[in-house]
Amino acid sequence: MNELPKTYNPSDTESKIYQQWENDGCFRAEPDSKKKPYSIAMPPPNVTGQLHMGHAVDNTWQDILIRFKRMQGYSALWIPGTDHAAIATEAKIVEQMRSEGLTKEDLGRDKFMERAWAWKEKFGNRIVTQLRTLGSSCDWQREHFTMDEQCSNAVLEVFTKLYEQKKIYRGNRMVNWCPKCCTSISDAEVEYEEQNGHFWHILYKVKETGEFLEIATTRPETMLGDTAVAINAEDERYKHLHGCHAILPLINKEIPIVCDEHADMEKGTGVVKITPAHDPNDFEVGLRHNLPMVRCFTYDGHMTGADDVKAYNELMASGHAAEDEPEVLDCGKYAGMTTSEARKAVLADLTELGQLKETEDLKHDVGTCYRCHTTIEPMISKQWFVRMKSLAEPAVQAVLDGEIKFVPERFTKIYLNWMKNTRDWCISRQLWWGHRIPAWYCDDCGETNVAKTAPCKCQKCGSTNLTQDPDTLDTWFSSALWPFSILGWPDENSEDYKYFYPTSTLVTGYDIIGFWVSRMIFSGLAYTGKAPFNTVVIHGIVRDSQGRKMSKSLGNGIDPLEIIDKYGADALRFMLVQGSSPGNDMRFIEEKIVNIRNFTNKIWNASRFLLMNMTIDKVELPENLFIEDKWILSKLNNLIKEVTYNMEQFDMGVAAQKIYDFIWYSFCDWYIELSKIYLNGSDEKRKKDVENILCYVLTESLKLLHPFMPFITEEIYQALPHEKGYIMNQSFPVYKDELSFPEDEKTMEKIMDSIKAVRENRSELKVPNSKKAHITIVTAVPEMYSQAKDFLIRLAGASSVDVVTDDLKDTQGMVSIATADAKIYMPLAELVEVDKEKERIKKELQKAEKDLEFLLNKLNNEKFMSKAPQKVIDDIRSKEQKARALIQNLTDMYNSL
RNA sequence: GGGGGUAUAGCUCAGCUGGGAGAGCAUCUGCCUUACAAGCAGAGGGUCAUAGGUUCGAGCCCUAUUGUCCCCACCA
Repeated sequence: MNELPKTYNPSDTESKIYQQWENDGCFRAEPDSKKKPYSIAMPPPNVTGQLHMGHAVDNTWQDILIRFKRMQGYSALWIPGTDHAAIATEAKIVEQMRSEGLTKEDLGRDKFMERAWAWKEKFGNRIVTQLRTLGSSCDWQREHFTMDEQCSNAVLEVFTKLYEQKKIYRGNRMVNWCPKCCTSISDAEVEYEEQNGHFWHILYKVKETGEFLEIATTRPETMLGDTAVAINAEDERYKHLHGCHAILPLINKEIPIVCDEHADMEKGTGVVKITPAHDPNDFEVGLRHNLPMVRCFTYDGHMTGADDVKAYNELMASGHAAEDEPEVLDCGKYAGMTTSEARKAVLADLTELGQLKETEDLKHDVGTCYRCHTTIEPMISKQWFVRMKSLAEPAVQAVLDGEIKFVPERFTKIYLNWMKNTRDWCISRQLWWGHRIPAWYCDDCGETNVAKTAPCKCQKCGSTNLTQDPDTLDTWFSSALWPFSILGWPDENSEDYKYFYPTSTLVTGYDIIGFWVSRMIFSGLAYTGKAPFNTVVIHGIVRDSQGRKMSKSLGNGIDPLEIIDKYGADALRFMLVQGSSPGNDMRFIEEKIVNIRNFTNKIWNASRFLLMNMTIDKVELPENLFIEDKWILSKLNNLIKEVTYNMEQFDMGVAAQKIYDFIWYSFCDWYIELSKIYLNGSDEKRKKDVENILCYVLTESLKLLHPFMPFITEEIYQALPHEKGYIMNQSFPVYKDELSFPEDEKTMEKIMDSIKAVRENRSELKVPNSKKAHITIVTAVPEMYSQAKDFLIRLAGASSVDVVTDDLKDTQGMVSIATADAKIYMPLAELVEVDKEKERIKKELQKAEKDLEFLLNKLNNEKFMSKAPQKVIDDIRSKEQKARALIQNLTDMYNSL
């Protein structure tokens, strides 16, 4: 590090350092009875995904926490892993196959799975490599995958257990069906998008009276599956129709008119068509009135036809069909059309019949698939469900009891709202990539056999003709078990599980509270008896510079890897937390990261400066401390206290900002500058002392900064005199009483004020830096300013300094500067005009008097004096003293001119 | 239809438990002062959305209003 370049180049060091850490097992954590456990389960990214800004924020937060806790002496374990991401991955593979002209069915299940695993092997490493470039200090030896053996075991355990407890069931129910992905999805996976649609008013003839009922619908193609028309029992307009029938147009089918609360008298005409097989509300109505359920869509988004009816009939004839199997309609001329084609055709035919009364424009929310954004078709379909009620209750309670805490707290409400309103969870997916449902159906008696491994014979009839359920489980089913499955559960005696579970902190974005956080909570409580983590830290999402969500379709995504390449991982990490607060979104602004890059460079150069002057090989704080030493050490000490507190409160942004300010504005701008006095001086003892202090302060600052900027801090630490080992394994700095010097801090700040005042005046008068001036300080506390002579020479353009107690007799041609404790004079006759000088001092005087007035107002306020805390009053008093002294000094100066 | 976030300097945002408003960028001025021009020293710039309230004291707490963003909800 002797011939360091002037600018820090992160790409040279980052990969090298990461390699060293990993090779030396620095990320490894073991159960250790001498230490307290701290653990984080990484939200597993999609196995074939690529690192994006969301991952970057998420993992930066986690790495900061884990490094912080590790340095604090915890046995800190961060378990990484990846998620099989069923729909997303399967869609990619299917797409790849399509380019080869193949379909899933062409390949068959086994061959498809081979391909899928190959795909996983090929791309699965990409994301974990990318996580490394970010500096993530996770224990890679414990890396997991949601479909690995350990996680799959947990899935089987939970499924079979829930089945035994009857908390899982299979049935024909209304589900959200994605016709493109050809699978059911859960309620949580439906995204509503506002779309421009229409309201079509269709006329249904009443058989008994011959009148026409006007019925509005947004989905006319579903009318083929109508099995009733509903009116409200209270509706006076239709009382005469109770018990009557309507004739379904197009297919001239007679359907009953039923009275149901679902028909809202206030809305539209008060008459609703009922399609139990294709609408969630109508499904409920159908159950209440025991209406037939007639399915008229195929599962791939077409109208049903003769073939579908034939298949239905065969199923019914087999004797194994469920009682609630919905009927299938032959849609006749519409059969085989896509639903949107059918819509057009139906509308055209209705128009021709004169039964389409009106078409109205309408904006409404349409459910779409969260993966492919295809419009969701509600369908009756036979699926597996988890009964949520009994699982949700403890999950609500645990949060209400404070067993699990959300940061920021407001997300508690969002969570509770989700958990309280959740409906049964549809967990089966018509996909192949995932955990196959461990249920085998008996071909002979129809019995469902649920077991962890394939049973040899039917438990009911003993038949060996068993067929496994073709479906797989929702990805989130395995994710829900993540915090304990990766620690060895269901083996409750596993060392990791015993020591590290429950995990400590979960870090994630607010967008998956419903998908994931809630499900982990109820799962953890139900299966392990414990909340899976005690704190949930929610961060916002990173938006583009215009505040838009980053998305593929907008093409406004910013690749974290490119940013790392350009500015370094440290800069990216720091930028992602500094100036942001938990739960709030942030914008990615390039200028901001440039600033942080400059900050890394600042640190680099400060270190370079130290090393250039370094003659010591170990650091020891000297006995004899000067005022500026005490100042910087005391400031550092306070910083340690505050940063620790902020980090424990998860206020990483505040902590980062404080470290930044200290390093740049206290250490670099002041202490290093002052140290040059001694480093260039002749006092060898003092020189060594200052080297020690410089090195001490820098090292401690680096430790504070390390969780945020792991690479540069390690790189510099290695070059500085240090104990053996890595900075990442050092203890986090702690507050030390013996390094607290509040009085000296104040004194030093007074001296600094005088320096600033001189600089300010020189700057206003445009005195060039090269022009030095003799400075005379008139003060009642000469011993204080005597220590500052060299400071003024170094930092305030002084050629020499006199400190005196008696006022100058003649201040002609002098620039006069006042602070509360001193009058400072600089002979700069050629630059000074008496009038202007008087004017300037007068202005300052007025300002000081206004200040005093403000303070006196408070001190004269009896209520303030009686109610304000003593500390505040003392503070105001001392400010009053200061203001009075300043006014006195200014007045003296004014008068002497 | 419910719920929540947010509103602070020209721009992007901090402001921790209420005690005389901060940073970065941008602008202006002066400096290549031997760690750093990715830098140094200074300056200008804010009735902290509006109206009430609580308090000795409000950017912060309460109420209402407005703008904006998000989440949830079966609206045919």
